[in-house]
Amino acid sequence: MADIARRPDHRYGNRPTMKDVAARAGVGLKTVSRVVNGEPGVTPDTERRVQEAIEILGFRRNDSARVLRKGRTATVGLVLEDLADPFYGPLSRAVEEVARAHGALLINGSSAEDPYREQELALALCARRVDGLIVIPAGTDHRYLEPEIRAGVATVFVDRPAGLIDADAVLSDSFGGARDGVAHLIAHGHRRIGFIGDRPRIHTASERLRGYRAAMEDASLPVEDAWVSVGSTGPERVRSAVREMLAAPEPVTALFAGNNRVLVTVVRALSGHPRRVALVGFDDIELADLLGITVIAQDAAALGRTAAERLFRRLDGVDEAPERVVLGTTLLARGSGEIPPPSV
Amino acid sequence: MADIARRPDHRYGNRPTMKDVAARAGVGLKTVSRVVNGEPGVTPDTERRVQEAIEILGFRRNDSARVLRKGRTATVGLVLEDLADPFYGPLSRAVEEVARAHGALLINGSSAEDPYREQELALALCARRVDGLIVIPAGTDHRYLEPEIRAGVATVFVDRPAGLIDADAVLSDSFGGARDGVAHLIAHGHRRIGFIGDRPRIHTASERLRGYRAAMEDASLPVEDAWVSVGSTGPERVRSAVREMLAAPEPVTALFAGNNRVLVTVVRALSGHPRRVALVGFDDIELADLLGITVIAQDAAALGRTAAERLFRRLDGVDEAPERVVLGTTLLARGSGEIPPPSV
DNA sequence: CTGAAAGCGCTAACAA
DNA sequence: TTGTTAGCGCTTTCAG
Repeated sequence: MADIARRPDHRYGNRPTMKDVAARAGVGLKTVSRVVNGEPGVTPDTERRVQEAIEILGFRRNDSARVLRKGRTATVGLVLEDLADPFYGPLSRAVEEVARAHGALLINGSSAEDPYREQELALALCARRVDGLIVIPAGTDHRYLEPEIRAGVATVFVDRPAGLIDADAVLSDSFGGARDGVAHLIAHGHRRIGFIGDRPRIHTASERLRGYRAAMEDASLPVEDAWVSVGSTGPERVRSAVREMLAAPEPVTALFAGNNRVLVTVVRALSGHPRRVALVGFDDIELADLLGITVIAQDAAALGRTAAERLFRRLDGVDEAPERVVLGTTLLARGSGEIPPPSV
Repeated sequence: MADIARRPDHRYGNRPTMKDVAARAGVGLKTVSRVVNGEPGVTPDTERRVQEAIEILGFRRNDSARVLRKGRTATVGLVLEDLADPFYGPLSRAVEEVARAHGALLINGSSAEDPYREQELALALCARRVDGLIVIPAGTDHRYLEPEIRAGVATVFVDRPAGLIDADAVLSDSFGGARDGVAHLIAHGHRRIGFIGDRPRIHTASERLRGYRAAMEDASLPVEDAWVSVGSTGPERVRSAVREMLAAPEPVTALFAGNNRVLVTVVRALSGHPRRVALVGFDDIELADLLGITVIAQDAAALGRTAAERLFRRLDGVDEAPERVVLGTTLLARGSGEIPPPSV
């Protein structure tokens, strides 16, 4: 164990290089390169010899070196919030499929909703010279990406817009979706409607709150402070918000849940409640159909696909001004949103 | 557009290099390298000059070149089946967290349950010289990875074991979990129990079927062919399996669902059924608690974490024989598994 | 059709 | 404390 371990020139666990293959096959280095890359201009016989040497040596091209030379990595980076969130899984997968169609691989990481971590990750990806970057922002200031974008890293924001820089963004219509959902409750007779959402510094969260207020205002309904609760999506916080809204002297008769995590907790909280409370949630969740939960659904996969396609269009050299694409949402009426208020 | 686009020597979108920084700061190349890497032996004053130049030029180290030199990429690859599957999200996230703790990034891709795609992906990751590879196998022959492993790519299989090679694997106890679940149904009086699972070439699927048979045999119960249905997890196939099992002259009184996707479809199918049919599923799913669905839960995050920790232990030079780690499952009784058979 | 030489941007090893 | 030189493994260029 003492001296055997020291083999400083055997990196990558001692892998053969093109040079080794060339030596073994008795050809020049460039010929090996040609064969490996399927370039024309090699005799079938020579090619066979090279292939044999590759086989025997177990050669596999070192893409790090290739990248260094070619300047393109055929890799895109995806910075998202939490890979474990069921909303981001399909989004990520959609990005991956588009990348695959373009021969690129995907490096992804989670920011955990921490702006610092988002930046750290995005810059680490840039240091690896990803060709492009898709970012679901955690922070609200993306000026740190300006040098990178200027240097040629194609960048598309998705789910939430970039902060303080002009860049492509693909979003769902959070405002319109929330407004529609709340209007739906109003149409079913509700006048006191509670809103439970995520922290307002998150763009989608504040947009949905704005949609809620707009729908109330459109119907000339007041909004009392006690009906709005925003903050962490942790179960404790959401549970207590539900409890308080329902325990008030004039309790809300309907609730709007601002995202998938809030919705899950609200559903749990309401399941133990004696009175039937109407509910509409933003984001569809699995089995919501069986539970009869009315939701505003957004298409996570379409979000990812659209963003990725835009990214690769940029990488193909299309040079338009940054644009904001907004995808529509769908109201899925399944029962919970159609429960009338008790008084009616 | 004609000649402007041709700037062959301006790669990476024309980014400054250490050489540029050195020139600007009036120092040597190596000094810049020292500053960038936080190595000692640089005067505060020199350091400041270099930092300034870095700032002005918008320099960011090119990790591709660094990797080529150092031989380690600080990247691990994860080949999974489908990033959009809610089972793999938490697994992937857990791997990511461990990688992050070790300063590594994660490249991941989905095989879509296609062995060829798995191989293609795994080898592409090897070509990029990932330090390690975590694979959820789609195929059953992993000899193609032998040269890579021999060349030093640390490799850990997770969720399913490797085929035809000796390698680390971290698995859930599919056999024991399924046996427990079926035994649970038997304990509640069922004698005719149906099993609906995934394609048997998938290791977990065949193990779960084996667990089902073992439980039946332990209770000296026969298993009729019509009670076992394996194949694609597509909704149509699963729906028709449910329909047939319940339409038989002597219908099953309970069902065991072999994985999360099967379970979801079975729940939907049963929700429209007049008779109450007992049900236990493998894998917990969101909101299953509210629907009262009894499941055998496995810990996807623990699976990912354990595999990743093992991987990094290998990368730290630990050299033990390949090992198989099996994590236990938990039966969560919520109602559907405790429904008695009609006759009782 | 084939190969030798230069160099991508960085770090290791050694000088100064 | 600082700089110079040689390469990492590949592709590009250009000459045979």
